[in-house]
Amino acid sequence: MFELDFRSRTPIYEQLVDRFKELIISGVLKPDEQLPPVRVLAGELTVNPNTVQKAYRELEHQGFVYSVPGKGHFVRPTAPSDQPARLNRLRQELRRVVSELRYLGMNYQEISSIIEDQIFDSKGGHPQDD
Amino acid sequence: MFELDFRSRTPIYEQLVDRFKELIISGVLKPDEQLPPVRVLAGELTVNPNTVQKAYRELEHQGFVYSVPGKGHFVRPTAPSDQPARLNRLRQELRRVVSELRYLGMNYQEISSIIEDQIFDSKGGHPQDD
Amino acid sequence: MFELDFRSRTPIYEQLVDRFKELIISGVLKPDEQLPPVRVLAGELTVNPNTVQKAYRELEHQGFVYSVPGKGHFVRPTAPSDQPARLNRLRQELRRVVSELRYLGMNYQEISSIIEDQIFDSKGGHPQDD
Amino acid sequence: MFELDFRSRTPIYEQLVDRFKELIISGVLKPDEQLPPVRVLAGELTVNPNTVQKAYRELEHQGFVYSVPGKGHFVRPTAPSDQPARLNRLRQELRRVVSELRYLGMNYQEISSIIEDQIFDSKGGHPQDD
DNA sequence: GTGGTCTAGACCACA
DNA sequence: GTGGTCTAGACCACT
Repeated sequence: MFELDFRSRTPIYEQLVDRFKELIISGVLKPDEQLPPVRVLAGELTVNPNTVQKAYRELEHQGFVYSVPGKGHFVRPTAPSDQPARLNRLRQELRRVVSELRYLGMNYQEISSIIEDQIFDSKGGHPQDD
Repeated sequence: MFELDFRSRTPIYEQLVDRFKELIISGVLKPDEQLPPVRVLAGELTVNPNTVQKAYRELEHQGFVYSVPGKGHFVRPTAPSDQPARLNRLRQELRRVVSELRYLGMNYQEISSIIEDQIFDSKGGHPQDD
Repeated sequence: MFELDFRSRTPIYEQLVDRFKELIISGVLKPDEQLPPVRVLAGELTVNPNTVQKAYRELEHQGFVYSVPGKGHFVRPTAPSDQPARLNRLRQELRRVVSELRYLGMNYQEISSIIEDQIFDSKGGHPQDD
Repeated sequence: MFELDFRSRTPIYEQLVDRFKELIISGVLKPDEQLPPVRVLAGELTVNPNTVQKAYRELEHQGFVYSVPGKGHFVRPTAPSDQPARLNRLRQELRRVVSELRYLGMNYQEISSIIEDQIFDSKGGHPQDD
């Protein structure tokens, strides 16, 4: 379920954040569904509970989940919006990645197909307006 | 010219690496053009020369510049190629960014146009065959 | 264990890199085995931690080790491959060394036996198919 | 004749030393033949005379040429011998290079053929006892 | 004057 | 306690 790469130089908690974001975006985790309790998940992944805690806090900060004290963490039903700062950062990142891929020899065709695949896949979970 | 964010969690030397990669990819820095001397740039940015040195060394490792001791650092004329590992990492990153942009409400049209702009712009500097 | 030559013109960090490469190639350091922590090794060798850090970073760049922040540096289990540039450099170096040995009077027999020994020894650690 | 790589990180004077050693070993430069005068060579290569001077001094130090004050530098007719220190260093280097080539996937066959080619080529110039 | 190396010492992030 | 970053400042090699 969670394929953590302990060898990776990206911190564990960040891998968790990314993974959960994927699950939420793709619709595997439904709106208002509860995330695994911190201790449970920590136990299953054999990581420090603090690490999971930190991941959940970050998800909350980014607007993907909300927390109910004493209850747990839950998937926020509506996609976070009106986050111009984050959007700008992502736009910037998109430009950076594309231009570097381009520079390293990948052609427009390949880049486009990756993007289309990505969008197509995510459509299954969260249908969105286009 | 170089807008460093000293508060950012991404290291200064990495910000420098990213910025220089943009400048090289976009063709603002021409092949074999000299980069600012380590001490000079360090002075202008009010960072330690070691930090700039580290950035230049990283650029060298990634194949974007070459260094001639006693002379300076220069833009490598040919783009690095045959770097499957780096390509994979970038592909992965592309997927992540696209899916998150999608989730935050950006539609396919907008994403596509960003990519096309990016590819079009980069063509001015480093023409590439497709 | 580590015989550093502080008078040598080859930098300390590079001597460390070479030594570790030998240890990894010969199989003395097993896959996923941890390297000595930066500070510890620095202490034992009475060099600055930054110097060891630099060596480890270089080994990482060359694909011999991986680093997990907060955990340590570890031997990468799979040998780096697809590095045509490095292979060419080594081929060139091999030619240079052989021709100079030849000139200084060493005959074919001796050179061959060194090579066979070397290949035989390395087989013990990292078995390879031919 | 002299293909200097000003981009290389190996110093110019060292490239000169290596190149002259090749020429002497391969017999292109005959015993007692005069090397190009410092200023002439410097002019042709558009490098600083000091750089050529330094290369010649190094060649002298390594026993490949001798200098006649006021006359110039000449190829030493007999190969330098009884240099156990240098021999050991080269032996060591040979082992290092071979084991790394081996580790990077080159097989015994390829390595052997490189060595045989090298020895065969150098035979034309300086016939030696085997 | 250029890059390269090294030291000493500090602070932060992560587990 | 681990690696990672950064500063300040010194010294060397090369041109």
